[in-house]
Amino acid sequence: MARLPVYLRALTTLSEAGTAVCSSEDLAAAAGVNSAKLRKDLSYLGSYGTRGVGYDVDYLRYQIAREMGATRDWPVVIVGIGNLGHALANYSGFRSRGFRVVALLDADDRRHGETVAGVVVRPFDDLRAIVREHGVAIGVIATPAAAAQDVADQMVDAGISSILNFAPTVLNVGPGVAVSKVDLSKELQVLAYHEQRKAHAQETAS
Amino acid sequence: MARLPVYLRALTTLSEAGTAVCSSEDLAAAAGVNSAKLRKDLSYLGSYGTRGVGYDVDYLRYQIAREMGATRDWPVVIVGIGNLGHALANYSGFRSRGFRVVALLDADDRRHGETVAGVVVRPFDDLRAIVREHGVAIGVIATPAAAAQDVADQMVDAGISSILNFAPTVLNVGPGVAVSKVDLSKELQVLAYHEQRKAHAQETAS
DNA sequence: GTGATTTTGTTCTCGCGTTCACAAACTCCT
DNA sequence: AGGAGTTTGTGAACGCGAGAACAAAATCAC
Repeated sequence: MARLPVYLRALTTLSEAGTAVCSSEDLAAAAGVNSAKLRKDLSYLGSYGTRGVGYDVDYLRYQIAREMGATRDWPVVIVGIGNLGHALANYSGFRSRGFRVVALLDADDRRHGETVAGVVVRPFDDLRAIVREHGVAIGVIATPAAAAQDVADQMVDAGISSILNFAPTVLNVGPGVAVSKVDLSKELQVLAYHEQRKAHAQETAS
Repeated sequence: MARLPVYLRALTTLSEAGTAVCSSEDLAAAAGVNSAKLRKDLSYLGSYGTRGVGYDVDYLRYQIAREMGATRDWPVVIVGIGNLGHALANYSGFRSRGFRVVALLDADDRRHGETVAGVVVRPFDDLRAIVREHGVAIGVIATPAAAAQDVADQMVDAGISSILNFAPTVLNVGPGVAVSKVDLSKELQVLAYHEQRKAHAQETAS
């Protein structure tokens, strides 16, 4: 489920606050969801709670982390070291959640050799070798839209089976490859849409 | 609707490719959705297509842009100039979609005066004055999680009614304020979850 | 001008996810 | 030990969005 990371984060926050046991109500409030939904999600993983008591924070945290594969280290490749790729390489949230950036790749040979966040930028052609060497399963695309599809194809060809795409394009990949898309400006546009609606509503109301 | 930006982007791509008229099938394929869904979404805005012909690309593009409020300029404030804030300030996708970064704010006074993407970093306390001066309705939070709620409160207090939150926290805001959340590592975690499932499935199959 | 064809706009049905509500189970107090 | 009070886990109803299917409308061929 897509909400597991949210629960995990909420549990970590609770744990750091010194909470040992929490009810589904508490955790649901911290995660921003309905408590029934939370209980159903958790029951899908197994019965890790105790009726009349609640959930052991650390125990549940470990169970969710295990289910999500967050107990192991995931090597990750980032392709495209522009502004976004730079920020992603430096983003501490990846490392703290078990993701290790093993390589930064860029097609522009003027960037090769440059060190970003302790990792050297290498040519895009090294992709296959890096994937094989580190057993990389997850790739991040932070290139311009025009290059994204080609990068994705070569990633799949090299053996990568999960892609996180920041380029504003729809990627066509074969079955068995998971693609997740994040579009930074889309979110802003949705907000602008709501603002527009609000403004329009006020206008017509007057 | 949240899919409007996707349609707009697909239309822009089609327009740049020289397409003057397109069917719902074409546009749906470009946007990566079902054609019936697309037609239903568009019909919600009005009847901008011609039966037997399709949609005029530029006309539809303008109509969607107008509906979304993308025809006007939206002033935006970014709070928190770390790695992420830096990348966001430099991100060209904002400017090209009608968003203008009018101010960069940070609580750390060592950053004040620094210029990022042509905009000077200013103290967080200037928020209220900036919002009033530029008529800012949209704020972006790129601070650490611990500071996010406080920043959000002050944003709302200053008159901002839409917040894009990159900090990994659930924000509590009053009614009438729209919050959109982007969690970069959450997406990676979802992908890792699927990888984990795949690996586990293979294991049990053997 | 009339029929064939294409494509939109809309209605209807289906399925999934969310939420409510309650029984089972555990703890605590007396 | 037994009852009162909590809290989980789950069965059932509700609602919403997605996709299929069809009617209305416009173009094209003859």
